[in-house]
Amino acid sequence: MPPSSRQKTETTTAGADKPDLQLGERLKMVRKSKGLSQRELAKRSGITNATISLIEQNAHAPSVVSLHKILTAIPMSLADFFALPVSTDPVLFYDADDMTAIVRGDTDLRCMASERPEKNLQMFFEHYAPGAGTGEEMISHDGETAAVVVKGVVEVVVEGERRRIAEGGGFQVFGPQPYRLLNVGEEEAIVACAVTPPIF
Amino acid sequence: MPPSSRQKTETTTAGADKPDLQLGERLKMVRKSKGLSQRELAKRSGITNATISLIEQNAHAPSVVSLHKILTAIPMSLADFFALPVSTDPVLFYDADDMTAIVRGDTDLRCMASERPEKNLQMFFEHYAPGAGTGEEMISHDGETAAVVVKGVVEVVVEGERRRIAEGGGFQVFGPQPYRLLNVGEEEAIVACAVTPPIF
DNA sequence: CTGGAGTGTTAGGAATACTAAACGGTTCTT
DNA sequence: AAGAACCGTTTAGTATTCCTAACACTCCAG
Repeated sequence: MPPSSRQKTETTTAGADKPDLQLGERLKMVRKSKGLSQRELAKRSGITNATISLIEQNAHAPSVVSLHKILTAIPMSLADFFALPVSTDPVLFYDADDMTAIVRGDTDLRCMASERPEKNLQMFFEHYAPGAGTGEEMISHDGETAAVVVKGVVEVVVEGERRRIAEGGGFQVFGPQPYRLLNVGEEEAIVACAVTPPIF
Repeated sequence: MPPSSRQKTETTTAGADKPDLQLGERLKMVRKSKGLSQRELAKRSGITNATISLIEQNAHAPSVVSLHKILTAIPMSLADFFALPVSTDPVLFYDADDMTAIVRGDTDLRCMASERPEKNLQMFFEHYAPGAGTGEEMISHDGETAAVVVKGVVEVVVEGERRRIAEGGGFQVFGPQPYRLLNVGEEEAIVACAVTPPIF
């Protein structure tokens, strides 16, 4: 399931000399993924920024309640926090099967790095059956989108404008403008779509 | 998905005065589910039994590393620990859809309380298509099994003995003797099977 | 009854997580 | 430049956790 990486397994069964929970890495990751500074998170959680700094450096092993307070301000559950795959690899490789699949009716979205919340960019590989699309309601998020039509013909509706885009074409949305996409061709449409910041 | 219960939701989003992580309940639950005493767990984890006692009484909020050491000796991951649904309800009710389903080929096992690791008894509701069974290899576990055939005819092999059991009949295994079950009838067979200690 | 081995639960010191306040750094504004 | 506003880091002192050691209890053997 996880992509190929050089990450070592974390689940130890017994007798770990150095626990190496990577608490610091985990916290730093989730904090940055929310765009929070240590001080901002400190203010929200009631824990001082000094403590947060030390935790992130693995200089202190926080108590569970402190960690809970911090995560509550994120917000994130303890279970999710410890379930996070902490990989510091700056690059990951994905086979087709490694992609996280989101199947919704006749559309098949596959995306990478859904397990890396600190990412700033998310890439989708989308397959639309004839007549399928992003659904009735428009898609909108605070960020930017760029897409290339790899195969087929799709219709994109943005800001009241309706455009047909064929193989090799694409579109880019520079703000939170809602948009909609529909496969108007006779064959399957394939779209490569990039989004920042990530939505999954 | 979860069964009907009177349990309150645990995921707080912000500003919890009393965290109420139910750390003590959680730890006590998992410890007892493994049949360990505080002292035994202390010896394995390197944490003293005094600390474990205080944690279970919620008198101390342990550090993450301490909790990790304890859980490592269980063994259990931190993620699983905090993902545990801590329900102190002494009784839970399950609709058919609430049961955890284990589908393996033509056999359909449904069991209750898979989310309650402290249980001592597990009940299965098993559906076998004609010709289906528990598989080639014998089933064996340290415990006891009792089953009633609700519908159809099954063949049970225990200790070299081969017996046909029809509707209304049953069998009971009093030790770790491996056994095997097969639906030899023309119709679907339904078996209600109880196991102690639980295997899921 | 008495000792022994088991259970879980409390007391005082040693270790350390946490806070408050300072320090060094960058990036703007004035 | 100076100053403000932000960032992350580090240092004393307080408030915890944690450990060692005892306590109280049950069960079973002798």
